[in-house]
Amino acid sequence: MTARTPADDAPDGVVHVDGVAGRPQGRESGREIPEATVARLPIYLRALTSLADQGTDTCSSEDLAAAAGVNSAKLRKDLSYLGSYGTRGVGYDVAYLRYQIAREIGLTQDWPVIIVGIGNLGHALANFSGFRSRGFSVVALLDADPQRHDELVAGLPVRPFDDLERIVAGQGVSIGVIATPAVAAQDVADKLVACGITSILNFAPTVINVPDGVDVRKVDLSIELQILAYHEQRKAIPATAADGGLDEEVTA
Amino acid sequence: MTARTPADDAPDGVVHVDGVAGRPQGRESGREIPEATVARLPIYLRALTSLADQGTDTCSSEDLAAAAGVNSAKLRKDLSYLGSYGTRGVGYDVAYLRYQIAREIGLTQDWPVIIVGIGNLGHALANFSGFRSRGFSVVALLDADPQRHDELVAGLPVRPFDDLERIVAGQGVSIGVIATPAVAAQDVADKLVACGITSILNFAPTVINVPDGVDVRKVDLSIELQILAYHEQRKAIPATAADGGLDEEVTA
DNA sequence: CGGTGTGAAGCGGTTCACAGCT
DNA sequence: AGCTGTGAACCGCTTCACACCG
Repeated sequence: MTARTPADDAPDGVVHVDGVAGRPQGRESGREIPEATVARLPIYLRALTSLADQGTDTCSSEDLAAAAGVNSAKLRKDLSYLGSYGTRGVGYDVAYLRYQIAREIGLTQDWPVIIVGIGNLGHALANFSGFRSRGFSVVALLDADPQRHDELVAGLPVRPFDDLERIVAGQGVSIGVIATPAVAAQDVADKLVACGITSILNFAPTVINVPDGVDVRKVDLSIELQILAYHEQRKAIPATAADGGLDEEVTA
Repeated sequence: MTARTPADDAPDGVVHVDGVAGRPQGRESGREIPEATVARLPIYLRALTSLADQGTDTCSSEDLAAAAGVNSAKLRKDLSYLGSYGTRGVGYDVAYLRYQIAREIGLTQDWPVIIVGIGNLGHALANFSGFRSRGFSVVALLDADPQRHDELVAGLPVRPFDDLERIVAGQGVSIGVIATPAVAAQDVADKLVACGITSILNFAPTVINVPDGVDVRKVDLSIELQILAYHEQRKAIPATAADGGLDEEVTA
């Protein structure tokens, strides 16, 4: 929840088990999963897919953690929020765990997505195969520029932005991607929200404001580079004021 | 530091002031800035640029926080790590603060960057104007596919991957962008590191391993969508097993 | 015995609330 | 009087270490 939602830490009150009591595994329906954990589930999913592809059918938390680039304690803690899907002394069944994570994220269904702003980046996103292969399908491309209309991009015609409402309603779209220039982003976001979109992935280099209940995630290319630059700059300083050590040559 | 660096929380030991004592403002050279703060500095920088463009020359922490999409307490705390660049009872001088942040991030110099993998995404990145305008210049485009060599993208010829070492050494490049397919990413990363690159921005949907001292940041498009899907799925559940409420229809 | 699942400790970041400067 | 700068409380995430189970 990027859009200010400290409100959803509502206590569950009586956690009513949603089936027969004494289930061996699985998680009660309403349990809260920490945001940091949610952000890693897709990584585990990918790692599991990779393991499955190379023929592994069982793995330890250590194995999976290595494949996902985290430490095993964190991995086990994360998985424990979903339920007990491992076997003590053995490990995890790759296919089974993979399914459970996919279900938790909501990838057992297909999510229709629209992309607004078909410039260089919009093109690349429309052609990105990783979306479709992970349960998302790009159902429409929109652009305000009439010159681009009906041009085919990744097999889809670019449509006028005014078609937004019809498309969203007709296809039941709840996720929108903004790949417009910064100046247009807030306006586009407002219209997406007005049409009923409740999740936005924003590539425009600007902060967008949305009402409560709408999630925004942003991907900002130049910010990532700036963060790297900060660290890079510090590396460049000969002996970064660390612990004494070699400051004999300071005056050299 | 994405690449496991709990090692760099080395204590500063004696913090030797780098000039005359009793400076009115400014920060001793070696002070640690929290990673979370570093990640927000580029946002503040952008907000300040935006304020400057619209003619504002002074702003309060409240104003700037609103423009950056954070709360003012966090903003003031963040800025306090840099030094005391505001005036109590007045606020911040936009141009001055902007310069100080830019200097802190290391944007007073220009950073040469190379992009490896000139597919759809690589194209978009090469053409992305936000890099150049923020102190980065793309100095070379590399691709393993001979068919693409010498093709002009954003005014630069695509060069064979084997030219890597010559380019990095010749241009003093320390930041590399990976926009290759996942299978190639680890191999490319290894070669970048071998040539002396110490910061990597990875767009390939895979975990890459690098030695200590090398920073990696990743941008993963489908992971962002998956995180949105998780929250979207939960919104869809009528009354998310919150506090009792309407579970009459459970058996319906 | 081996590896999962988890309470408890530790740590970093956020928020609060106010002292202190202009 | 107003707004910054900051100690202190608070909160959530990570790490540790081990009980527990197959």
